[in-house]
Amino acid sequence: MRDLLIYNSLSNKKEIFEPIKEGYVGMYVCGPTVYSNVHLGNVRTFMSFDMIYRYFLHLGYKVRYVRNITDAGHLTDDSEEDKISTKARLEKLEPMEIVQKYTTDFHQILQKFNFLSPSIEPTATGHIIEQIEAIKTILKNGLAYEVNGSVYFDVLKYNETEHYGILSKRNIEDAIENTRALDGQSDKRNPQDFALWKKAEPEHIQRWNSPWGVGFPGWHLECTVMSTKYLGEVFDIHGGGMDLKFPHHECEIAQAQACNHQAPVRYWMHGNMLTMNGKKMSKSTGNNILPEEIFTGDNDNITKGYAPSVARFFMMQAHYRSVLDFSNDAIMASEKGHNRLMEALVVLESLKAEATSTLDVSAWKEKCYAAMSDDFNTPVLIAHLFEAVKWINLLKEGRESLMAQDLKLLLETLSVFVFDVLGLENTQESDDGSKKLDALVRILIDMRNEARENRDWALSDKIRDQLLAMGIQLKDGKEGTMYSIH
RNA sequence: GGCGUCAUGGCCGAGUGGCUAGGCAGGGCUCUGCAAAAGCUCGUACAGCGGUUCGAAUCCGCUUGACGCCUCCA
Repeated sequence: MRDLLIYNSLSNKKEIFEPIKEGYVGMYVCGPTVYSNVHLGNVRTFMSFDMIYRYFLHLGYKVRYVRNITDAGHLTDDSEEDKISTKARLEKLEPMEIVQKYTTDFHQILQKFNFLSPSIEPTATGHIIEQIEAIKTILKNGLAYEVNGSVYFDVLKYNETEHYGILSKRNIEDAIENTRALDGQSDKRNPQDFALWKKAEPEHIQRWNSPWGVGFPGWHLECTVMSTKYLGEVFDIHGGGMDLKFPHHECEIAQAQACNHQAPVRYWMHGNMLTMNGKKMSKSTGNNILPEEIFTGDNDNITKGYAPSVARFFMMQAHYRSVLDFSNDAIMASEKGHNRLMEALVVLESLKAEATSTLDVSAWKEKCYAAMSDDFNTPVLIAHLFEAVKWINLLKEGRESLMAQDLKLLLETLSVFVFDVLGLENTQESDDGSKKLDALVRILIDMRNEARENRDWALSDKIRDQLLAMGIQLKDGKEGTMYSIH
Protein backbone atom coordinates (compact mmCIF):
# COMPACT_ATOMS: atom_id res chain seq x y z
CA MET A 1 0.00 0.00 0.00
CA ARG A 2 1.07 3.53 -0.73
CA ASP A 3 2.35 5.60 2.18
CA LEU A 4 -0.20 7.83 3.80
CA LEU A 5 1.20 11.19 4.80
CA ILE A 6 -0.31 13.05 7.71
CA TYR A 7 0.62 16.51 8.88
CA ASN A 8 1.46 16.16 12.55
CA SER A 9 0.93 19.33 14.59
CA LEU A 10 3.43 18.02 17.09
CA SER A 11 6.34 18.06 14.64
CA ASN A 12 4.80 20.60 12.25
CA LYS A 13 5.51 18.43 9.27
CA LYS A 14 4.06 15.67 7.19
CA GLU A 15 4.92 12.22 8.45
CA ILE A 16 4.29 8.76 7.09
CA PHE A 17 1.38 7.31 9.01
CA GLU A 18 2.38 4.19 10.89
CA PRO A 19 -0.42 2.80 13.02
CA ILE A 20 0.37 1.37 16.41
CA LYS A 21 -1.30 -1.86 15.38
CA GLU A 22 -1.13 -2.75 11.70
CA GLY A 23 -4.49 -2.33 10.05
CA TYR A 24 -6.09 -0.50 12.97
CA VAL A 25 -6.57 3.17 13.70
CA GLY A 26 -7.60 4.75 16.98
CA MET A 27 -8.84 8.29 16.46
CA TYR A 28 -10.21 10.74 19.00
CA VAL A 29 -11.80 14.04 18.01
CA CYS A 30 -12.97 16.72 20.40
CA GLY A 31 -16.70 17.07 19.95
CA PRO A 32 -19.07 19.94 20.63
CA THR A 33 -20.09 21.54 23.88
CA VAL A 34 -23.83 21.10 23.72
CA TYR A 35 -25.15 24.37 25.07
CA SER A 36 -26.30 25.87 21.76
CA ASN A 37 -26.80 25.00 18.12
CA VAL A 38 -23.67 24.05 16.25
CA HIS A 39 -22.78 26.61 13.60
CA LEU A 40 -21.16 25.97 10.25
CA GLY A 41 -17.68 26.57 11.64
CA ASN A 42 -18.13 23.78 14.16
CA VAL A 43 -19.41 21.57 11.41
CA ARG A 44 -16.34 22.17 9.29
CA THR A 45 -13.98 20.56 11.76
CA PHE A 46 -16.21 17.56 12.28
CA MET A 47 -16.63 17.27 8.53
CA SER A 48 -12.89 17.26 7.98
CA PHE A 49 -12.54 14.36 10.37
CA ASP A 50 -15.55 12.63 8.87
CA MET A 51 -13.73 12.74 5.54
CA ILE A 52 -10.55 11.45 7.19
CA TYR A 53 -12.50 8.68 8.89
CA ARG A 54 -14.10 7.79 5.56
CA TYR A 55 -10.76 7.60 3.80
CA PHE A 56 -9.28 5.35 6.45
CA LEU A 57 -12.29 3.08 6.18
CA HIS A 58 -12.00 3.04 2.42
CA LEU A 59 -8.34 2.06 2.68
CA GLY A 60 -9.48 -0.93 4.69
CA TYR A 61 -8.40 0.14 8.17
CA LYS A 62 -10.43 -0.95 11.16
CA VAL A 63 -11.07 2.40 12.78
CA ARG A 64 -12.29 3.11 16.27
CA TYR A 65 -13.42 6.70 16.00
CA VAL A 66 -14.29 8.36 19.30
CA ARG A 67 -15.90 11.77 19.30
CA ASN A 68 -17.13 13.08 22.62
CA ILE A 69 -20.05 15.20 23.69
CA THR A 70 -19.09 17.81 26.25
CA ASP A 71 -22.10 18.05 28.51
CA ALA A 72 -20.48 18.95 31.82
CA GLY A 73 -20.02 22.60 31.03
CA HIS A 74 -16.88 24.61 30.92
CA LEU A 75 -16.07 27.51 33.13
CA THR A 76 -16.41 30.78 31.31
CA ASP A 77 -14.82 33.10 33.81
CA ASP A 78 -14.22 33.56 37.51
CA SER A 79 -17.88 33.92 38.28
CA GLU A 80 -18.02 30.19 38.94
CA GLU A 81 -20.70 29.96 36.35
CA ASP A 82 -20.43 27.54 33.49
CA LYS A 83 -22.02 27.61 30.10
CA ILE A 84 -24.51 24.87 30.58
CA SER A 85 -25.88 26.14 33.86
CA THR A 86 -26.03 29.69 32.51
CA LYS A 87 -28.13 28.55 29.63
CA ALA A 88 -30.26 26.38 31.87
CA ARG A 89 -31.12 29.30 34.08
CA LEU A 90 -32.01 31.46 31.09
CA GLU A 91 -34.35 28.94 29.65
CA LYS A 92 -35.48 27.57 33.01
CA LEU A 93 -34.56 24.08 32.07
CA GLU A 94 -32.65 21.32 33.73
CA PRO A 95 -29.04 21.19 32.50
CA MET A 96 -29.64 17.77 31.08
CA GLU A 97 -32.58 19.13 29.11
CA ILE A 98 -30.24 21.61 27.46
CA VAL A 99 -27.79 18.85 26.83
CA GLN A 100 -30.46 16.62 25.34
CA LYS A 101 -31.87 19.35 23.15
CA TYR A 102 -28.60 20.39 21.59
CA THR A 103 -27.22 16.89 21.34
CA THR A 104 -30.25 15.95 19.31
CA ASP A 105 -29.83 19.06 17.19
CA PHE A 106 -26.19 18.20 16.63
CA HIS A 107 -27.02 14.69 15.51
CA GLN A 108 -29.75 15.84 13.17
CA ILE A 109 -27.50 18.39 11.54
CA LEU A 110 -24.72 15.90 11.02
CA GLN A 111 -27.16 13.44 9.55
CA LYS A 112 -28.27 16.01 6.99
CA PHE A 113 -24.65 16.52 6.06
CA ASN A 114 -24.34 12.78 5.54
CA PHE A 115 -21.87 12.17 8.39
CA LEU A 116 -20.87 8.69 9.40
CA SER A 117 -21.48 8.02 13.08
CA PRO A 118 -18.42 7.67 15.24
CA SER A 119 -17.75 4.30 16.82
CA ILE A 120 -18.19 5.70 20.31
CA GLU A 121 -19.67 9.01 21.35
CA PRO A 122 -18.98 9.27 25.08
CA THR A 123 -20.21 12.04 27.33
CA ALA A 124 -18.31 13.89 30.01
CA THR A 125 -21.04 13.38 32.61
CA GLY A 126 -20.93 9.67 31.93
CA HIS A 127 -17.29 9.60 32.99
CA ILE A 128 -17.19 11.52 36.24
CA ILE A 129 -15.87 8.51 38.14
CA GLU A 130 -13.02 8.03 35.68
CA GLN A 131 -12.18 11.71 35.92
CA ILE A 132 -12.05 11.56 39.69
CA GLU A 133 -9.74 8.54 39.45
CA ALA A 134 -7.47 10.43 37.06
CA ILE A 135 -7.28 13.36 39.45
CA LYS A 136 -6.32 11.00 42.28
CA THR A 137 -3.52 9.61 40.14
CA ILE A 138 -2.23 13.05 39.22
CA LEU A 139 -2.33 14.10 42.88
CA LYS A 140 -0.50 10.92 43.86
CA ASN A 141 2.14 11.65 41.23
CA GLY A 142 2.65 15.06 42.79
CA LEU A 143 1.58 17.13 39.82
CA ALA A 144 -1.59 18.61 41.29
CA TYR A 145 -2.62 20.29 44.51
CA GLU A 146 -5.85 20.75 46.36
CA VAL A 147 -6.99 24.18 47.49
CA ASN A 148 -10.26 24.97 49.10
CA GLY A 149 -12.24 22.13 47.54
CA SER A 150 -10.68 22.51 44.11
CA VAL A 151 -7.79 20.66 42.51
CA TYR A 152 -5.36 22.33 40.15
CA PHE A 153 -2.73 20.94 37.84
CA ASP A 154 0.72 22.20 38.79
CA VAL A 155 2.04 23.37 35.46
CA LEU A 156 5.36 24.68 36.75
CA LYS A 157 6.15 21.45 38.54
CA TYR A 158 5.20 19.49 35.44
CA ASN A 159 7.41 21.73 33.35
CA GLU A 160 10.44 20.80 35.43
CA THR A 161 10.54 17.38 33.80
CA GLU A 162 8.28 17.75 30.79
CA HIS A 163 7.70 20.47 28.24
CA TYR A 164 4.40 22.23 28.82
CA GLY A 165 3.91 23.88 25.42
CA ILE A 166 5.32 21.05 23.32
CA LEU A 167 2.30 21.10 21.02
CA SER A 168 1.58 24.81 20.78
CA LYS A 169 5.30 25.63 20.65
CA ARG A 170 5.22 27.86 23.69
CA ASN A 171 7.59 28.28 26.54
CA ILE A 172 6.10 28.49 29.96
CA GLU A 173 8.68 31.13 30.81
CA ASP A 174 7.36 33.39 28.07
CA ALA A 175 3.84 32.77 29.22
CA ILE A 176 4.71 33.84 32.73
CA GLU A 177 6.30 37.04 31.50
CA ASN A 178 3.28 37.88 29.43
CA THR A 179 0.62 37.06 31.94
CA ARG A 180 -2.10 39.62 32.08
CA ALA A 181 -3.23 41.34 35.23
CA LEU A 182 -3.93 38.90 38.00
CA ASP A 183 -7.51 38.58 39.00
CA GLY A 184 -6.56 38.21 42.64
CA GLN A 185 -9.38 35.83 43.41
CA SER A 186 -7.85 32.66 42.16
CA ASP A 187 -6.78 29.78 44.35
CA LYS A 188 -4.17 28.88 41.79
CA ARG A 189 -0.51 28.97 42.69
CA ASN A 190 0.28 30.13 39.19
CA PRO A 191 -1.93 31.62 36.52
CA GLN A 192 -0.86 28.87 34.12
CA ASP A 193 -2.27 26.15 36.37
CA PHE A 194 -5.60 24.76 35.27
CA ALA A 195 -8.45 23.17 37.16
CA LEU A 196 -8.87 19.42 37.34
CA TRP A 197 -11.73 19.69 39.80
CA LYS A 198 -13.64 22.78 40.69
CA LYS A 199 -15.60 23.35 43.87
CA ALA A 200 -19.28 24.02 43.16
CA GLU A 201 -20.78 27.15 44.61
CA PRO A 202 -24.34 26.76 45.96
CA GLU A 203 -25.93 28.17 42.83
CA HIS A 204 -24.02 25.84 40.56
CA ILE A 205 -26.48 23.27 39.30
CA GLN A 206 -24.27 20.59 37.80
CA ARG A 207 -22.45 19.00 40.76
CA TRP A 208 -21.00 15.71 41.83
CA ASN A 209 -19.48 14.31 45.01
CA SER A 210 -15.77 13.79 45.10
CA PRO A 211 -13.01 13.24 47.63
CA TRP A 212 -12.53 17.02 47.61
CA GLY A 213 -16.14 17.89 48.18
CA VAL A 214 -19.05 18.72 45.87
CA GLY A 215 -17.93 20.07 42.55
CA PHE A 216 -17.45 19.39 38.89
CA PRO A 217 -14.60 18.31 36.65
CA GLY A 218 -12.27 20.77 34.94
CA TRP A 219 -12.16 21.81 31.35
CA HIS A 220 -9.69 19.44 29.85
CA LEU A 221 -9.94 16.28 31.85
CA GLU A 222 -12.81 14.55 30.09
CA CYS A 223 -10.93 14.19 26.82
CA THR A 224 -7.91 12.70 28.51
CA VAL A 225 -10.02 10.23 30.41
CA MET A 226 -12.30 9.20 27.58
CA SER A 227 -9.60 8.94 24.95
CA THR A 228 -7.41 6.71 27.09
CA LYS A 229 -10.36 4.66 28.27
CA TYR A 230 -11.50 3.77 24.78
CA LEU A 231 -8.31 3.99 22.76
CA GLY A 232 -5.54 3.22 25.23
CA GLU A 233 -2.82 5.19 26.95
CA VAL A 234 -1.21 5.77 23.59
CA PHE A 235 -3.31 6.03 20.47
CA ASP A 236 -2.84 6.98 16.84
CA ILE A 237 -4.66 10.21 16.07
CA HIS A 238 -6.12 13.03 18.07
CA GLY A 239 -7.99 15.70 16.18
CA GLY A 240 -9.84 18.90 16.78
CA GLY A 241 -10.10 22.49 15.70
CA MET A 242 -7.05 24.70 15.59
CA ASP A 243 -8.47 26.81 18.39
CA LEU A 244 -8.27 23.87 20.76
CA LYS A 245 -4.55 23.46 20.35
CA PHE A 246 -3.89 25.74 23.27
CA PRO A 247 -4.72 25.35 26.02
CA HIS A 248 -7.05 22.39 25.62
CA HIS A 249 -4.82 19.92 23.82
CA GLU A 250 -1.72 21.09 25.62
CA CYS A 251 -3.47 20.33 28.89
CA GLU A 252 -4.57 16.95 27.63
CA ILE A 253 -0.98 16.05 26.93
CA ALA A 254 0.09 17.21 30.38
CA GLN A 255 -2.69 15.29 32.11
CA ALA A 256 -2.00 12.10 30.22
CA GLN A 257 1.71 12.40 30.90
CA ALA A 258 0.99 12.98 34.55
CA CYS A 259 -1.20 9.88 34.69
CA ASN A 260 0.60 7.46 32.42
CA HIS A 261 4.13 8.82 32.05
CA GLN A 262 4.05 8.80 28.28
CA ALA A 263 2.90 10.96 25.41
CA PRO A 264 -0.69 9.94 24.66
CA VAL A 265 -0.93 10.73 20.95
CA ARG A 266 1.17 9.79 17.94
CA TYR A 267 -0.38 12.17 15.42
CA TRP A 268 -2.05 15.42 16.39
CA MET A 269 -4.25 16.81 13.64
CA HIS A 270 -5.84 20.24 13.63
CA GLY A 271 -8.50 21.49 11.28
CA ASN A 272 -8.43 25.15 10.39
CA MET A 273 -11.10 27.72 10.98
CA LEU A 274 -14.06 28.64 8.84
CA THR A 275 -14.32 32.40 8.60
CA MET A 276 -17.09 34.67 7.45
CA ASN A 277 -16.41 38.24 6.40
CA GLY A 278 -12.76 37.47 7.07
CA LYS A 279 -13.30 36.70 10.74
CA LYS A 280 -13.49 33.42 12.56
CA MET A 281 -16.99 32.06 13.05
CA SER A 282 -17.77 32.02 16.70
CA LYS A 283 -20.70 31.42 18.96
CA SER A 284 -19.87 34.22 21.32
CA THR A 285 -19.35 37.01 18.76
CA GLY A 286 -22.39 36.08 16.70
CA ASN A 287 -20.32 35.98 13.53
CA ASN A 288 -21.67 32.67 12.39
CA ILE A 289 -24.20 30.94 10.22
CA LEU A 290 -26.25 27.94 11.25
CA PRO A 291 -26.54 24.86 9.04
CA GLU A 292 -30.29 25.25 9.00
CA GLU A 293 -29.86 28.78 7.63
CA ILE A 294 -27.68 27.42 4.84
CA PHE A 295 -30.41 24.99 3.87
CA THR A 296 -33.20 27.54 3.93
CA GLY A 297 -31.27 30.64 2.86
CA ASP A 298 -32.55 32.48 5.91
CA ASN A 299 -29.45 34.50 6.73
CA ASP A 300 -28.29 37.93 5.63
CA ASN A 301 -25.01 36.58 4.33
CA ILE A 302 -26.60 34.40 1.66
CA THR A 303 -29.11 35.05 -1.09
CA LYS A 304 -30.59 31.56 -1.32
CA GLY A 305 -30.57 28.14 0.28
CA TYR A 306 -28.04 25.42 -0.51
CA ALA A 307 -28.28 21.66 -0.25
CA PRO A 308 -26.20 20.03 2.50
CA SER A 309 -24.12 18.23 -0.10
CA VAL A 310 -23.30 21.57 -1.74
CA ALA A 311 -22.06 22.95 1.58
CA ARG A 312 -20.03 19.81 2.00
CA PHE A 313 -18.55 20.17 -1.47
CA PHE A 314 -17.74 23.79 -0.70
CA MET A 315 -15.73 22.75 2.34
CA MET A 316 -14.04 19.87 0.57
CA GLN A 317 -12.76 22.27 -2.08
CA ALA A 318 -10.43 23.70 0.53
CA HIS A 319 -7.73 21.78 2.36
CA TYR A 320 -8.65 21.00 5.96
CA ARG A 321 -5.58 22.84 7.27
CA SER A 322 -6.34 26.06 5.39
CA VAL A 323 -8.55 28.85 6.56
CA LEU A 324 -11.70 28.89 4.47
CA ASP A 325 -13.80 31.99 4.07
CA PHE A 326 -17.51 31.55 3.67
CA SER A 327 -19.38 33.83 1.30
CA ASN A 328 -22.40 33.69 -0.92
CA ASP A 329 -20.29 34.01 -4.07
CA ALA A 330 -18.03 31.19 -3.00
CA ILE A 331 -20.76 28.71 -2.14
CA MET A 332 -22.75 29.66 -5.21
CA ALA A 333 -19.75 28.83 -7.36
CA SER A 334 -19.43 25.55 -5.49
CA GLU A 335 -23.05 24.73 -6.15
CA LYS A 336 -22.53 24.93 -9.89
CA GLY A 337 -19.44 22.79 -9.74
CA HIS A 338 -21.14 20.30 -7.47
CA ASN A 339 -24.08 19.94 -9.81
CA ARG A 340 -21.86 19.57 -12.84
CA LEU A 341 -20.01 16.76 -11.11
CA MET A 342 -23.24 15.01 -10.22
CA GLU A 343 -24.62 15.34 -13.71
CA ALA A 344 -21.48 13.82 -15.15
CA LEU A 345 -21.98 10.82 -12.91
CA VAL A 346 -25.46 10.33 -14.32
CA VAL A 347 -24.11 10.60 -17.86
CA LEU A 348 -21.35 8.13 -17.07
CA GLU A 349 -23.84 5.41 -16.21
CA SER A 350 -25.38 5.67 -19.65
CA LEU A 351 -22.15 5.45 -21.62
CA LYS A 352 -21.46 2.50 -23.88
CA ALA A 353 -18.23 0.58 -23.95
CA GLU A 354 -16.07 0.60 -27.06
CA ALA A 355 -13.48 -1.77 -28.46
CA THR A 356 -10.51 0.34 -27.43
CA SER A 357 -9.56 2.74 -24.65
CA THR A 358 -8.07 6.09 -25.49
CA LEU A 359 -7.76 7.23 -21.89
CA ASP A 360 -5.58 5.89 -19.07
CA VAL A 361 -8.07 5.31 -16.29
CA SER A 362 -5.64 3.44 -14.06
CA ALA A 363 -3.17 6.30 -14.06
CA TRP A 364 -5.99 8.70 -13.23
CA LYS A 365 -7.15 6.52 -10.36
CA GLU A 366 -3.60 6.48 -9.06
CA LYS A 367 -3.54 10.28 -9.03
CA CYS A 368 -6.71 10.35 -6.97
CA TYR A 369 -5.21 8.11 -4.34
CA ALA A 370 -1.97 10.06 -4.39
CA ALA A 371 -3.88 13.26 -3.65
CA MET A 372 -5.78 11.79 -0.72
CA SER A 373 -2.73 10.06 0.65
CA ASP A 374 -0.89 13.36 0.73
CA ASP A 375 -2.45 14.62 3.95
CA PHE A 376 -6.02 14.21 2.72
CA ASN A 377 -5.75 16.73 -0.08
CA THR A 378 -9.38 16.94 -1.12
CA PRO A 379 -9.00 20.04 -3.34
CA VAL A 380 -6.48 18.25 -5.51
CA LEU A 381 -8.66 15.16 -5.54
CA ILE A 382 -11.56 17.30 -6.73
CA ALA A 383 -9.40 18.75 -9.50
CA HIS A 384 -8.80 15.18 -10.66
CA LEU A 385 -12.50 14.42 -10.41
CA PHE A 386 -13.17 17.28 -12.79
CA GLU A 387 -10.67 15.81 -15.19
CA ALA A 388 -12.92 12.76 -15.20
CA VAL A 389 -15.94 15.00 -15.76
CA LYS A 390 -14.24 16.35 -18.85
CA TRP A 391 -13.52 12.81 -20.03
CA ILE A 392 -17.11 11.74 -19.51
CA ASN A 393 -18.32 14.56 -21.71
CA LEU A 394 -15.81 13.74 -24.40
CA LEU A 395 -16.84 10.09 -24.21
CA LYS A 396 -20.45 11.13 -24.58
CA GLU A 397 -19.58 12.99 -27.75
CA GLY A 398 -17.60 10.04 -29.06
CA ARG A 399 -14.34 11.95 -29.06
CA GLU A 400 -12.73 9.48 -26.67
CA SER A 401 -13.51 5.84 -25.99
CA LEU A 402 -13.20 3.27 -23.21
CA MET A 403 -13.37 -0.49 -23.12
CA ALA A 404 -15.85 -2.10 -20.78
CA GLN A 405 -13.35 -2.75 -18.00
CA ASP A 406 -12.04 0.81 -18.08
CA LEU A 407 -15.54 2.22 -18.09
CA LYS A 408 -16.33 0.11 -15.05
CA LEU A 409 -13.15 1.21 -13.32
CA LEU A 410 -13.93 4.86 -13.99
CA LEU A 411 -17.43 4.54 -12.60
CA GLU A 412 -16.31 2.60 -9.54
CA THR A 413 -13.46 4.93 -8.72
CA LEU A 414 -15.48 8.05 -9.23
CA SER A 415 -18.26 6.69 -7.04
CA VAL A 416 -15.82 5.73 -4.33
CA PHE A 417 -14.32 9.20 -4.11
CA VAL A 418 -17.47 11.23 -4.62
CA PHE A 419 -19.81 9.26 -2.38
CA ASP A 420 -17.72 7.12 -0.03
CA VAL A 421 -14.75 9.37 0.65
CA LEU A 422 -16.07 12.91 0.16
CA GLY A 423 -19.50 11.88 1.40
CA LEU A 424 -21.35 13.88 -1.23
CA GLU A 425 -24.87 13.05 -2.28
CA ASN A 426 -26.74 13.49 -5.52
CA THR A 427 -29.39 15.97 -4.49
CA GLN A 428 -31.83 14.84 -7.19
CA GLU A 429 -33.03 12.02 -4.94
CA SER A 430 -36.44 10.79 -5.92
CA ASP A 431 -39.13 10.29 -3.33
CA ASP A 432 -42.76 9.68 -4.16
CA GLY A 433 -43.63 13.36 -4.48
CA SER A 434 -40.79 14.07 -6.83
CA LYS A 435 -41.76 11.07 -8.96
CA LYS A 436 -45.15 12.62 -9.56
CA LEU A 437 -43.56 15.96 -10.25
CA ASP A 438 -41.25 14.26 -12.68
CA ALA A 439 -44.21 12.72 -14.54
CA LEU A 440 -45.92 16.09 -14.70
CA VAL A 441 -42.90 17.87 -16.07
CA ARG A 442 -42.49 15.15 -18.66
CA ILE A 443 -46.05 15.69 -19.86
CA LEU A 444 -45.31 19.38 -20.28
CA ILE A 445 -42.10 18.59 -22.11
CA ASP A 446 -44.02 16.36 -24.50
CA MET A 447 -46.60 19.07 -25.11
CA ARG A 448 -43.87 21.60 -25.74
CA ASN A 449 -42.13 19.31 -28.19
CA GLU A 450 -45.39 18.82 -30.07
CA ALA A 451 -45.80 22.58 -30.26
CA ARG A 452 -42.24 22.87 -31.51
CA GLU A 453 -42.87 20.32 -34.22
CA ASN A 454 -45.85 22.43 -35.27
CA ARG A 455 -43.60 25.48 -35.18
CA ASP A 456 -45.91 26.97 -32.60
CA TRP A 457 -43.13 28.95 -30.92
CA ALA A 458 -45.53 31.05 -28.89
CA LEU A 459 -46.86 28.01 -27.04
CA SER A 460 -43.55 26.19 -26.72
CA ASP A 461 -41.82 29.27 -25.35
CA LYS A 462 -44.67 29.91 -22.97
CA ILE A 463 -44.31 26.43 -21.47
CA ARG A 464 -40.56 26.84 -21.23
CA ASP A 465 -40.64 30.32 -19.74
CA GLN A 466 -43.38 29.66 -17.22
CA LEU A 467 -41.66 26.53 -15.97
CA LEU A 468 -38.45 28.50 -15.66
CA ALA A 469 -40.24 31.19 -13.70
CA MET A 470 -41.20 28.60 -11.10
CA GLY A 471 -37.68 27.20 -10.97
CA ILE A 472 -37.88 24.34 -13.42
CA GLN A 473 -35.36 24.75 -16.17
CA LEU A 474 -35.69 22.80 -19.39
CA LYS A 475 -32.51 21.72 -21.10
CA ASP A 476 -32.71 20.75 -24.74
CA GLY A 477 -30.06 18.30 -25.79
CA LYS A 478 -29.33 15.82 -28.53
CA GLU A 479 -30.96 12.96 -26.66
CA GLY A 480 -34.11 14.93 -25.89
CA THR A 481 -35.11 17.41 -23.25
CA MET A 482 -33.88 17.18 -19.63
CA TYR A 483 -34.75 19.47 -16.77
CA SER A 484 -33.45 20.54 -13.43
CA ILE A 485 -35.19 22.06 -10.43
CA HIS A 486 -33.66 25.01 -8.62
C1' G B 1 3.44 42.51 23.96
C1' G B 2 4.49 36.88 23.05
C1' C B 3 3.76 32.59 19.79
C1' G B 4 2.11 31.02 15.04
C1' U B 5 -0.19 30.93 10.15
C1' C B 6 -1.12 33.15 5.64
C1' A B 7 -0.71 36.76 1.44
C1' U B 8 -1.90 33.32 -5.78
C1' G B 9 -5.40 35.67 -12.05
C1' G B 10 -12.43 39.27 -11.65
C1' C B 11 -13.99 35.70 -7.26
C1' C B 12 -13.08 30.97 -4.51
C1' G B 13 -9.04 27.90 -3.91
C1' A B 14 -4.56 24.00 -4.76
C1' G B 15 0.42 23.29 -5.69
C1' U B 16 5.42 23.93 -6.71
C1' G B 17 12.83 25.67 -7.42
C1' G B 18 12.46 25.18 -14.31
C1' C B 19 6.93 21.42 -16.90
C1' U B 20 -1.71 22.60 -17.07
C1' A B 21 -4.15 22.82 -10.58
C1' G B 22 -9.42 22.84 -10.36
C1' G B 23 -14.17 25.39 -9.77
C1' C B 24 -17.09 29.96 -10.68
C1' A B 25 -17.36 34.32 -13.66
C1' G B 26 -15.72 36.30 -18.63
C1' G B 27 -14.25 35.86 -24.32
C1' G B 28 -14.61 32.54 -28.71
C1' C B 29 -16.86 28.24 -30.91
C1' U B 30 -20.42 23.91 -31.38
C1' C B 31 -25.41 22.65 -30.71
C1' U B 32 -30.37 25.18 -31.11
C1' G B 33 -36.45 27.80 -34.43
C1' C B 34 -34.66 31.62 -30.90
C1' A B 35 -32.90 31.06 -26.24
C1' A B 36 -31.36 28.51 -22.10
C1' A B 37 -28.68 24.44 -20.77
C1' A B 38 -24.70 21.53 -22.08
C1' G B 39 -20.04 20.70 -24.35
C1' C B 40 -15.31 22.25 -26.40
C1' U B 41 -11.79 26.10 -26.05
C1' C B 42 -8.95 30.64 -24.34
C1' G B 43 -6.74 33.55 -20.38
C1' U B 44 -1.31 33.02 -17.88
C1' A B 45 -1.59 34.89 -11.65
C1' C B 46 1.39 34.18 -7.48
C1' A B 47 1.72 41.40 -1.74
C1' G B 48 6.37 44.81 -1.96
C1' C B 49 11.80 45.16 -1.63
C1' G B 50 16.39 42.75 -1.38
C1' G B 51 19.35 38.02 -1.45
C1' U B 52 20.73 32.71 -2.85
C1' U B 53 20.53 30.23 -7.80
C1' C B 54 21.93 28.88 -14.53
C1' G B 55 16.70 29.72 -13.15
C1' A B 56 12.00 31.61 -7.74
C1' A B 57 5.71 32.80 -7.46
C1' U B 58 8.16 28.34 -5.03
C1' C B 59 14.30 28.86 -0.64
C1' C B 60 16.38 33.01 2.84
C1' G B 61 15.92 38.07 4.95
C1' C B 62 13.27 42.52 5.57
C1' U B 63 8.69 45.51 4.84
C1' U B 64 3.50 45.87 4.60
C1' G B 65 -1.20 43.64 5.39
C1' A B 66 -4.66 39.89 7.17
C1' C B 67 -5.90 36.15 10.40
C1' G B 68 -5.48 32.66 14.61
C1' C B 69 -3.94 31.44 19.68
C1' C B 70 -2.31 33.64 24.36
C1' U B 71 -9.74 33.84 28.02
C1' C B 72 -14.94 29.51 26.62
C1' C B 73 -14.74 28.40 21.48
C1' A B 74 -14.48 23.38 16.05
